[in-house]
Amino acid sequence: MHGLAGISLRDLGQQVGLRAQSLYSYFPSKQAIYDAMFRQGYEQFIAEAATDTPSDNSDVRAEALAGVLAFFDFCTADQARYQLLFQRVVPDFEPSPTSMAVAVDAYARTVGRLAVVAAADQADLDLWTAVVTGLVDQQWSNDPGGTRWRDLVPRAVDMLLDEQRRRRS
Amino acid sequence: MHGLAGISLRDLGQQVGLRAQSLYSYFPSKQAIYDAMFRQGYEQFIAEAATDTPSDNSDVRAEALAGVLAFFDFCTADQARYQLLFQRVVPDFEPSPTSMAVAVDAYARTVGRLAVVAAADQADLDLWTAVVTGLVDQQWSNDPGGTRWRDLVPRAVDMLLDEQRRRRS
DNA sequence: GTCTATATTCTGATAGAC
DNA sequence: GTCTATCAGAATATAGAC
Repeated sequence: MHGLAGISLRDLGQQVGLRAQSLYSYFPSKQAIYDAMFRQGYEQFIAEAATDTPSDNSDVRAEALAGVLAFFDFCTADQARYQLLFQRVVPDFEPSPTSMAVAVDAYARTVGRLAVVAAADQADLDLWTAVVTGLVDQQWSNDPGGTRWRDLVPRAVDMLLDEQRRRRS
Repeated sequence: MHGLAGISLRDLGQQVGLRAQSLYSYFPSKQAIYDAMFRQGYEQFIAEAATDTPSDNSDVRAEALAGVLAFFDFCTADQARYQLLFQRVVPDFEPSPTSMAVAVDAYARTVGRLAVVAAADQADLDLWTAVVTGLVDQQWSNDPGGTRWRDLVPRAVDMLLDEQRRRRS
């Protein structure tokens, strides 16, 4: 299977050079492993966003484009991570409150950044997330490793910015 | 598990009032069941698209909106079908040539309809598919059964049409 | 701290009674 | 045509040797 949902503890142990049973010295259950990966993924996301160029509002378009491209590349760098963090394909996995807090924090930071350059209300934001994750999903589904949908990111950002500018006037 | 990937033959048999073993009177393997569902799904898709109002080009915007809404509702009506037809979450499933031909036919029809009202080249089409499937995915992931992203479809269609009109001038 | 051995449960699939 | 009985393998997880 391609994707995170079909990875067994045997597979996972093999990738780290251990037998499946040895993983229980580090985690009490498979769900706990998912939870640690979930939390670590959002911590990576926050850490990576922090290295982006700070906002000085000089060029809204360039800033939005850079932010979306960074997010796109983060999502397409690791399919298992993307599925765990942003899709819902892992069987019966529910993040712990601690890990969920990290995810909420990451989401709030992203919303805050996007509010500066573009999105005003929840509907605006929902449209942005749909377009950007739609591009990511198509890239994974139909051209993994390529740039067919990544190349459309500038067009999509312009489209979204134009739509919102037109909407305010 | 939510979704198609985790459904066993026992689950599937129970939903149709049979034991898992009895399914083998109708299908030689689980993959064959997936294949039949895949083909039937695309046949439903083609049949439903055929009932839509024919294109007379009188109102491009209304026509595009109706088409996208119909597609959106088709995708959000049945999660298992959506995952099987448009996502890639089923373990090791590869459609048979016969079923794949139905899918290719359905795709060609959709492209043909969209070409009339909007998309001109492959990149245009890719942008449409990314936006529409992005809306569907967000609806399933974050508001299943609701209309939070469905309500954004008119905005998205206008946005795409405007972007393409502006691009041609 | 990692291993072997094992328990338990679930999976897809087959054989054969009726 | 659907059932019961059963198989072989893989899944998560535990116990205990070293």
